[in-house]
Order: sequence, then structure tokens, then C-alpha cells
Amino acid sequence: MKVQLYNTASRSVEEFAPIHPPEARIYSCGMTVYSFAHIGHLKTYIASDILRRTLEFAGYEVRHVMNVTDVGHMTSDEDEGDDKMDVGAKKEGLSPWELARKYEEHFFNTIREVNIIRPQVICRATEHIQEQIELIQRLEKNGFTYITPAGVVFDSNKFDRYADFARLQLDGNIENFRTAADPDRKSPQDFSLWVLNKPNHVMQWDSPWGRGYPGWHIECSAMAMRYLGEELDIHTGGIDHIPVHHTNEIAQSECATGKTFARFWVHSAFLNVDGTKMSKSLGNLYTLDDCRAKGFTPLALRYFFLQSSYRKPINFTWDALEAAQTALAKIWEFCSELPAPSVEPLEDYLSEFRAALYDDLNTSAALAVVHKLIKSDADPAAKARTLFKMDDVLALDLATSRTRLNDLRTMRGATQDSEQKALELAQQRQELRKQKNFAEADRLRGEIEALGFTVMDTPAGPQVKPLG
RNA sequence: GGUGGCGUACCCAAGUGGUAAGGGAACGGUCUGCAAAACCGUCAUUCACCGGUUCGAAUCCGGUCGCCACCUCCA
Repeated sequence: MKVQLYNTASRSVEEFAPIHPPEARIYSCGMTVYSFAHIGHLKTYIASDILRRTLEFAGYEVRHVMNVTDVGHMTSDEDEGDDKMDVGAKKEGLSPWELARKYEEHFFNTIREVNIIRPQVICRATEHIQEQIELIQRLEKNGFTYITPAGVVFDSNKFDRYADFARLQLDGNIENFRTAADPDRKSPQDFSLWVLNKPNHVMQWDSPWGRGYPGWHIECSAMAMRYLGEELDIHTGGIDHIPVHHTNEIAQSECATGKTFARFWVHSAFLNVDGTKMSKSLGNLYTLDDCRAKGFTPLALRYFFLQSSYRKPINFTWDALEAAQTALAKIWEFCSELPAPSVEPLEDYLSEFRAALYDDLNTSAALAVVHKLIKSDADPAAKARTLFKMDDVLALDLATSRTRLNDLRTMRGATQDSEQKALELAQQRQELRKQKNFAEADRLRGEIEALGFTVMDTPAGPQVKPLG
């Protein structure tokens, strides 16, 4: 069975076949590291992680490259004249380099917590200036550039397929919707390859055209080619990149090489919060740290995303995350009581699971198979083997469920002290129950609940568990 | 102005021609001194609305209404 993926380039689901089997070469657009990664970023990177794990599940050897955009590029409305990297650096009293490293580190720490496999190659734009210059020179040699006082510009009119990928209508009034960063551009959709004459910009390098810095789009093309060759199997990113960033990547890459830049374009839809766009100004921009502060384990967020499709916008609410965490905790409870796994997995469940994933990464259907298996009357040891195999893709830490449950307990605010105290009360209550003093026993349960625990009378004696 | 998406139970959500997955919540039962946990069961004759095609539609076609995102650095 082959993996089927929705390809933005054709707007249809296609069968995946790599150019250099058994290797699958994936390039993922990484983050611009001027601020904290938020849960919207995680949605996108979890999607590319599921893609990567699914391909590995299917037997491909995945070579995964992700960039780090550590050169600032654009002016934001309120900070006229400086780019975000410079603005952020000034605000925090750091150099742009220090700022980039700080948020880069935060980003990779964050994605590790939701079990995203770190790409084999992480490449920084600032460390590949030479590759970018060389690519611009190729474009210049092929006649796709022109120079203005603002820098070297890509001439989109020389590339007749420019509008195809995003289905842009260039004869419309696109000029009203694309900021005129450079009054000397021939067309509003033309874009910078190398920026000149920005003396206030902190990061600057020498180039054949003068001192300056690379345009945003060129870094991805240059680094993707450096590490994966001129033709990629899959290029991933957020859906917002289709009209500008990926359109420009395709233009500059294909005009330089004459080859198809990427066979598959896989885009993740955006995450909304409470039915609307997530943004700092609305106060609904959340990070993984915010989730943890509210008592959620990072994997609850991963489970939440897996419940729906990467290709559909998802609406984040705290209630929805709560439901996801409850469901995940129940799976962990189940797995923590499984015996040692058998040697052979249950092929029928596994193939149903596989079919779901190969159908354009239908994680929602894949999770349904997980629940079906859990509820089945199959042999527990075989269930364990099968579930752990599925977890190669899901990455919900099923094999270490017991530890995860303990972490969750700690996270939910159950301190060692209060748990100890609750347990002592529970033991006193047990004595009262033996004496049939139920009124007093119920009073003690009230006290235990006030501490944030619920009592469970088990054959092995009373146990306490954090509420909620 | 352009591009794309969405509207399925109380909530999240899968399903793109064959008669509504899954999860959460809720409710009923078993168990229990009472609970908790666990287990069993119940929970959309119906998929925004109207019309059409079809033996058959949540799925296809036409129309209507509503919601959202992107087109500017953006995951």
C-alpha cells in the first residue's frame, strides 16, 4: 500500500513516490526566531512530524531538513523602519544574534516536549549566506533579476508560471494588497533577493552587489538545495505560505535550476482560538508553557491535534484540550496495566491503522483504531505490542504510560506533601469504616477532597488520586 | 478585489455515492455503607437551508444563508 498525500500544487490527493527511493527528502519551513513558539506553530510542526513518522512507518528513509530564519526581514506596521529581529533585540537588550539563539533554543525545547523528532539537519539562514549569494548569481546569470537602489529584485514577469501555484490573479488589484516596499519595482509581486542600503539593519554581509542582507525567500531555496539537492520530494509549511513565500521559492528555485523544485507541497491549516485568529493583541496567543501552567501535559496538545485533520483549521479551546487530556489519560491508564508485549502485533488492527494514515495522514481515523483495539477482547500482550507499534507514529508515550500518568499527577498540582496528608486521612477513614462510623468517614472524605484528592477504596486498601 | 476552508448530536470531530467512526460530557445499570475507579448500556431516522440528479446523497449539481482564514513578517 502506498502513502497518499494531498498536494497543494495539484490541489488533489496523489500517491507518494520519492525521487531517490528508499530515501524521502523533506524540507520544512522553520520559524522566524524573534519570539516564543506558540501552539499554532506546534500544530504545523506536529503535522510534519506525523508525515515524517508515517513515511518511516511505510519503510522510507526520511531525510528531514528544517531551517531557522534568524535574519530579520520585514518592517511591521508599528515599528516603522526596523525589522522585527532588530526591534525585538532592542526591546530585550540583546543583539539580534542573541535574540535569535534564545528563541531558537526555546523552539527546539518546545517541539521536543511534544515528541517531534528533530530533523537531521537544522540550518540557520545566517550560516548560509554564501549559498544564498551563489543562488542569486545563478538567477542573475539566467536573466531573472534587476537592480534597484533597494537591492536585487526577482523579476516575476520573466517566469510565466509565477501565478500558477497559488492561483493568483495578477491582473487584479494585487498592488493594493502587497506592500510597496520598494517604489522602483516593476511589478508589485516582484520580491527582494538581496537587500541594499539599509544602514540601520544590524545584520549585514558583503556581496557582489554591496553590503546588505538576503531577502526572506532565498534562504529556503538555497539551504534546501544545499542539503537535499535541486529537487525535493516534499516541502512542508503553514498554509499562509502558499501565496507569497512558497510561490516565490518556486519562482526563484525553478528559474535557477530549470527543474521542478518540490514534487509535493504539504500545507497545514491554521489554528484558531475561540473561533477567531490567534494574536497577541487579542490576548489569546498561547504557548506550550501556558498549557503546562494550566495543568496540561504537552502530549495532551499533540493528542488534541491528532484528533482532527492537519488540513482543516482547528479551533482551540481550553475545554477541548481538557477533553483531549482526559482521553489520553484513559489510554495511559489502560496501557499502564498491560503485560509485557508479545512478539507479534495484531496485523488486522495494524493494517487498518496503516490504511488510515496512508490516506492523507488521517490521524483521527487512526486514533479510532486505537480505541477499537483497546476495547477489543484480543490478548493483552498482543494489544501491547500492537499499540506500541502504532505509537511509532502517534508518539504519545504509550510504552511509558505509568511515568506519564505520574507526571500528569504532579502537574495537576498534587504536591508530595498534600498527597501524603490525604493518604493519611484516607487511612484514618478506613479505620472508621471498619467501625461502621460512616458519618465520620464521610466527613474525612470531605477533608480529603478539600485537599484536592478523591478517595478510592480498593481491595489493596484506600488510595488517593488528584481530582479532575 | 482575489484565494482557500468550514457549517455533522451538549462539545470536539471522522466520513466525499450505499444507508451516520471515534473521543469528551451527560444519563441509566452492575459494583459500593455511600462514593471513586472499572465494566455494561443509552445518547443524530439525521448531516445549515432550498431545489435537482440518482434505485440510493451528509457525500454529486444549482441556489440561499451563516462563519473563518489567507493575500503584509506570519506556522
